[in-house]
Amino acid sequence: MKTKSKGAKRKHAVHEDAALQEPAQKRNEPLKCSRRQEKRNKESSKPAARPTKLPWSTKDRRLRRLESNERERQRMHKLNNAFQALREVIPHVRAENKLSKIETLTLAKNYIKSLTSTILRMSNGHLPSAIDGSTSGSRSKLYEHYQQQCGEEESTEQLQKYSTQIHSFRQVFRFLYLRHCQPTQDNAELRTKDLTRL
DNA sequence: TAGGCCATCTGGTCCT
DNA sequence: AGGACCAGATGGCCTA
Repeated sequence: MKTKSKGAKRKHAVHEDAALQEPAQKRNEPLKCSRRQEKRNKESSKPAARPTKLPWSTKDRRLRRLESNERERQRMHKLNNAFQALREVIPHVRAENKLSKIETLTLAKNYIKSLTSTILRMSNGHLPSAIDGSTSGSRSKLYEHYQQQCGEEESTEQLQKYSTQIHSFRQVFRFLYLRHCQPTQDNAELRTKDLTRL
């Protein structure tokens, strides 16, 4: 969607030393904390859950807060790296603009559905018995789950069920790989490596 | 200028 | 106890 120059950003990118030395208000920080505090005070007449006397000095609390902020930044960076990795494996047409997070997730979901559909079409009733599931034969559990996923919004329970099929997916991939890729001397080693990864 | 997207801060809760 | 995770708040950047 948009490419951004991140250069001038992060006015909040707190200068840690300054943060340690000055209280938030002095540093002209927004009053969101006190607002939240007000809100909490209004909403609840219950006694505060926290003891009034905290074991940390103001300076220590501030230090711990800064450490938490740093960890949170690192966590978000990792999350963003994961989003970036996902963007790179999703085929899409907007090469010049970065996909937003919501677009990335939506496209990934559609891509998975599309791959699932392709697998089912290619396998065409020749799924391995472990996947086929059963004695009943013709309709695979994979197919049933796929129909469920396409037919309605995902509930948590269904997603959990679906995730348990991951192992089965691996078997499907192995099956299709072996079925459609004829071994040659050239690719034999590569295939072995690929299968190990699956 | 409004609205979308994002990074960061923050405090609460969960988990190990 | 302390770190991870989460969601709300805030403000900057960018585009239509």
